[in-house]
Amino acid sequence: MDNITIFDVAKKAGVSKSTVSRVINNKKNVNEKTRQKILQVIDELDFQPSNSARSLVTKKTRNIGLILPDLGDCFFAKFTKGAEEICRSNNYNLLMISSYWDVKAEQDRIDILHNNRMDGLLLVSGSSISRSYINQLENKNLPIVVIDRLLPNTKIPTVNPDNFHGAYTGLKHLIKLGHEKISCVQGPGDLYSVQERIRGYRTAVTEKNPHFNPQKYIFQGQFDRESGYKAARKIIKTRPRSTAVFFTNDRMAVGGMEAFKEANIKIPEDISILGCDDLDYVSLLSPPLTTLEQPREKMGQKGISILMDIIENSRENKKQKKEKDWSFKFEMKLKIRGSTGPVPSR
Amino acid sequence: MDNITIFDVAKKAGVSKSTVSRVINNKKNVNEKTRQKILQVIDELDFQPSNSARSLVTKKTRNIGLILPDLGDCFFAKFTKGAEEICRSNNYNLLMISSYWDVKAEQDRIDILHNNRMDGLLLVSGSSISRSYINQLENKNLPIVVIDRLLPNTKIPTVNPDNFHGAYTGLKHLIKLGHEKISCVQGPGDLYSVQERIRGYRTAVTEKNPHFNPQKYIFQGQFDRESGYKAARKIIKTRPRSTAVFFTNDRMAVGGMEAFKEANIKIPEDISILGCDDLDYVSLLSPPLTTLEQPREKMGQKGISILMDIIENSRENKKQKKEKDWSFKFEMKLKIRGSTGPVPSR
DNA sequence: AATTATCGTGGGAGCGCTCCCACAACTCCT
DNA sequence: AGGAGTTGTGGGAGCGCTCCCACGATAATT
Repeated sequence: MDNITIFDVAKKAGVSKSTVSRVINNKKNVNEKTRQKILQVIDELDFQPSNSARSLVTKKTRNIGLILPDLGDCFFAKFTKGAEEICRSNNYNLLMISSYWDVKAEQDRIDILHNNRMDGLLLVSGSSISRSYINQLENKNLPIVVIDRLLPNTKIPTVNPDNFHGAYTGLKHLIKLGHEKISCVQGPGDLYSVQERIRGYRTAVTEKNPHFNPQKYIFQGQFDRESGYKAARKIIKTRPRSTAVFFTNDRMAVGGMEAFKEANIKIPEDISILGCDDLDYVSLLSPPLTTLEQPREKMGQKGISILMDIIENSRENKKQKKEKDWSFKFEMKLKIRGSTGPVPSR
Repeated sequence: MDNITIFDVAKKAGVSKSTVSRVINNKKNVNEKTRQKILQVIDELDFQPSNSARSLVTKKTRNIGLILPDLGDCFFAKFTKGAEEICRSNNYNLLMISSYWDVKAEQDRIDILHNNRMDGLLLVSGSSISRSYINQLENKNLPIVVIDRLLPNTKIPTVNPDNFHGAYTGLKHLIKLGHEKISCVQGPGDLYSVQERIRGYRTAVTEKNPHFNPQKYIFQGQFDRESGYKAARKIIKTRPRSTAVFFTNDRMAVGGMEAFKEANIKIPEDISILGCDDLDYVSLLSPPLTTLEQPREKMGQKGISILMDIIENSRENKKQKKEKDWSFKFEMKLKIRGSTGPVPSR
């Protein structure tokens, strides 16, 4: 069946395997006529060079690994999509694997993929990354790009949304609507993205109003719906109650909205809600959620592009190894929808 | 760096590469002491056998390809997740690729993966599959399992939800609530799943009421939100208006709900809505959507399990090649939520 | 005209493994 | 005691490719 090898092509075309190899690898020093002839034979025989044999000698597999916390999660699916697109157009394969939010599992997965001789890894980490972990990654001698995390003092490229400016912009919108007592529900505090969003919040709310103490208005959440609901319950009990809440992700915002509805607090008449992420469906809620869009698909694309650059680059000129500082930020766009409105006139 | 080969292990352990090979492949006829010694050396050297070299001789890559219409779509992400789980636990890698709902692209992708020497393919097809296409698949000499499509007269295993009984059950629920004039919004008519759901609808609504003419109550949709909205607009104009609508997927149901809300028709007081699929978020809508759950994650798992069976089986005994009829149906569970209620008392 | 560079090509080694066969050393029957 | 099995081991071929080197034929340079 699939036994047509470079040899069969060579024989049928009346040349040596070396010449065929030159043709399939687009090398020069091949007579144009010979090239055409070989191309024709390749087509006739439907010849496909064996990846295994190729990789065995070149040490390149043209496989990229993608690790993310949960393949089934809509939030991550967008990264996946963007990543796959770029891989496909560069003739790379994309291999995916879930880490289930577990640092240990994540490291296992990295090893698995490394052992499977991936050419590079795109890591969407489910947790904060420790210094020792970073070192480990750096020592693997394997191109890695990390999405949605900040890695201080490292040459590992990262791709992030501009969480600070995003949050800042969102908060400015609320402030412009007249809100002053704005609460904030934060996610897991060890996450870089959360820290930046909180910083954006703090900066915006204290800018014109230095007497405002954000500390009193920050509530703890865990990025899931349940914790958003609970935080909202707390906010409801707090006096004086806020007129707006910034949830540091959409999932919590959804939980929060449920709590407010339950308590018969009208959105946005009594309270404005600002989310973050722009999940697929939040525009379908009632009211549709105002939120900050994270360009996840583009981030996935960018991650792979960087990886390609590194791989191709190290292939070309191993000597110079110009380790650029590759660290990208993507703008978060404010999507104004129905969940935010003017501050209630008391 | 990664240059430790089976030879290095052999040398350090004082045996031949053959013996090491036997150990890493769990073959018998190896002295227990030698095995232990080799295992220890493997560990010390952190030796990982090269997949490329292995595949080159065994013709097996331990890679499975997954083709689906859109990696970024929540609906499909669940299949992905289930598939990856089983692959992982069997030490197979999962390679994913989007076909973007295009039959031509789908076939291209199949070729790509075939050429990349996948051991098997899981295909979540974005469209109906023609006879010639099926023949093509069968001739590829490549284990393939198809999800969410019926392939008549073929040995290609399929995994499907039980669309007929699902729809039937859902409709029975509406009927029990007193509804008689129940409309139905169908999706692309060439899809097997749609045909079955419609069949379930027809069976249920005519069972006790032979005078009911379902044909007048079936509206065309395209599985997207927009077409659900449009279909609902038509239903609103129709006299006498239905008291319940079965949308053959959730996306259309969402669009429909928007149209009804806009027209000030209350759900479920004035009209009951039944969806199909149970997308992640439909329980968050107002009111939460009653729908039929499709166990997509389990279907993904099952698909891969079948694939594993076929692969392992053809590996073991090529002679008998017992082509079982592998065709699985999964129950669709009715999720009763807020969008369905008793028929309005006029 | 003699030397050197360039082009087009073939041959061979080697990538790291698996798998078949050979062979020695035992054990076990009759 | 002698043939037949069993167990443990090593050696060699070969999987399908790439890449280096050699070599003849032209073309360009002095």
